[in-house]
Amino acid sequence: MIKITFPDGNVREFAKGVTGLEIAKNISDRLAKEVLSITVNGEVWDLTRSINTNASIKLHKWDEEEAKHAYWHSSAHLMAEAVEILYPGVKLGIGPSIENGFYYDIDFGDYSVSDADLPKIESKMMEIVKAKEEITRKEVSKAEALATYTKKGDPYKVELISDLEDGTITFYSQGNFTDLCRGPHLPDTSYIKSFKLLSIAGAYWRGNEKNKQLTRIYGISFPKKTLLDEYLVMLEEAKKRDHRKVGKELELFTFSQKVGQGLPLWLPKGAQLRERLENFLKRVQKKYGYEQVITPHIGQKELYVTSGHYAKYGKDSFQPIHTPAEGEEFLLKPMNCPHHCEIYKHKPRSYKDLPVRMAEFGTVYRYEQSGELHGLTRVRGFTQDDAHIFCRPDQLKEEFVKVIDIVLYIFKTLDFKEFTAQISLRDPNDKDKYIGSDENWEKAEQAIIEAVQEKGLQTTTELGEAAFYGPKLDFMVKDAIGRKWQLGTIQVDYNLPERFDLEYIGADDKRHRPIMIHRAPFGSMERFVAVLIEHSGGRFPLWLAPDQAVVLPISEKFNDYAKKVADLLNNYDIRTLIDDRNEKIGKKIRDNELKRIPYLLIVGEKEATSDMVSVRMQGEGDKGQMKPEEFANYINAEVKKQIEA
RNA sequence: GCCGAUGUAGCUCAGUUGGUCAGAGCAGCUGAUUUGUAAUCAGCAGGCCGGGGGUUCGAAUCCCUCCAUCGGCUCCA
Repeated sequence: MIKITFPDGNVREFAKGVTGLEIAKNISDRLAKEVLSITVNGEVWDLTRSINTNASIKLHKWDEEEAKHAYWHSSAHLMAEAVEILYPGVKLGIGPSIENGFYYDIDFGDYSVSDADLPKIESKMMEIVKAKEEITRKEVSKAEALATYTKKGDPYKVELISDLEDGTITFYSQGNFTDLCRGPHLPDTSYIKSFKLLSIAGAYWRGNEKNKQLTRIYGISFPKKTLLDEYLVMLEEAKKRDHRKVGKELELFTFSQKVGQGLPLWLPKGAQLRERLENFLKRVQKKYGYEQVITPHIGQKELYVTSGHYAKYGKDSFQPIHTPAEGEEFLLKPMNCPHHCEIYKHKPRSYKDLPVRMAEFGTVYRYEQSGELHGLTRVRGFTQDDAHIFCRPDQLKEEFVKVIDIVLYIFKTLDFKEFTAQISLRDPNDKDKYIGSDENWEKAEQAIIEAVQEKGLQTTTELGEAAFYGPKLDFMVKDAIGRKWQLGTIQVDYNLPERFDLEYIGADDKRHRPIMIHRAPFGSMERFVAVLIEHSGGRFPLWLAPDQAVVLPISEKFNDYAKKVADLLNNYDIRTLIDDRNEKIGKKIRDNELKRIPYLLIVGEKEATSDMVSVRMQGEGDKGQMKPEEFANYINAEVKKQIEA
């Protein structure tokens, strides 16, 4: 007998070799039906794997990650089995579970596969589900594993196995399908009730573009059809918030093939929105002691040779601009920092002058790969809410912390609750990718870690994600369909001050090197607005909305009164339009609701005679009547509340 | 850049196997209506069917190529 300890501390005895499924059944049949995986002494196992020693366990149902991952992992195998049957001779890469669903990377050889094949694969998967194939685990030696896949002729699995330690290798089988896999998996294929293959895409083997590109099929599965339906509806809903769609509907921005791909054109409403965000940040930064500067869009090539950007990105950038003068070359600026370094240098600096905080909404141009461009989130010309802080070593942490404060304040004001903070450090195994001394890197990384600890900020740490000149703290937010985008960024840089030979005179009357902090709380105006659109679905907070109110006369007879109301409100600095089209009120309401204007003010006979407006709030309907002045005061109070939040 | 898909009026989309297939709704313009909380009615105008080649008696439709967009991969100073 062995002792099994449950999460609540209860201990019960079972026969040696008992499985998770048997334990669940012992508790209740219902639990046995719902349980999907089990944690045994901290490791997630298959429900059918025998437990041979005393153990602490926890059974996992669908609502837990451990269950979902087993479920989706088995779904990936299910798909792979179907693919092997339908396309004999294909070679399998990897097929993991992911945050939402699963994928499998497959080398289809000579088959040409497209979305049109997905339904066929789905039907075959359904057959396998109905066949209720048992999923079994087998431990194999490395030699045995290698032999199996060498014989099968699957170079990808052979490569994977070569990197594994002997004694840790397992195969999972179902029907005639066997896969190298760590597991865990579901007991049999019939567990996978409802699934859909979502998309097909190329993916380089092991994520390296020098390797062969395999075909990746993404899918999702659920234990109930209703869950799948809900998920698909949710995806559809999310697509409605896509900033590219909303941006077009609300006339915020556009692109022109003639101007060039990845070069956004801000339409009047979008420009207003962006300007408001910029002014907001300028006000905040002023409080924090920043000074605005302005620099040109180009700079001599030599500037970027000095900064190191040319060596790193020169070949893959917009190429230099030549002038009639022999040998003269300018680059579109990909960064503002070199220009700012030159501003720093324009006069001698004393330790008493530091920190110098230089801010600029600087437009930069980067030649992003064409396949990378994506609405406003990834573009070739964009404006950073950039600033560079030049400080003494003893000021570094405090300055860093203050920048975190700005970022958090902005996120709070804009109601971004779900963001993640990521510390990006360099990859210690690949130091050639970076410039600067080990000592400086260590100091910089330490400064970030300490600042984050001081703020008690929840962070993740990624090795190898640092910029080539320094480590950074990034703030990431998800878009409507769950893709992560980096917004705010704070970077410590010991490198540029050295390259530009920046100095200050210390209290000791000696020359010292300042440290630079690069920071952009929004990241770029383009990307920030994109994410803001997706979070709000275009229903911007009152203080940001391009138009805050629209007056809707019931008929043309009341256009004069409507005009009077609109003028009054505009005098109160409330951005007010009139919809005096010759249309019925229902139509005007509908159209202006679709434009996401926060307040609709309806005026007709009743209002005109009593000097009132009927207030209708976006999405919430009729709010009753009030005096125009009363409405104006209410709106202004709301706006004030929002910005001071 | 790579893999796959898509590209028809400002927008959203129809156009069966190549042969009145250049269409609809919305938006726009004109007129009628003068309207009470999410679409009033009628008329008009609007497209080199992404660009360029080709196959064919004939191409929005088939083929090639380029461009752009979308989903991923890679990249992201």
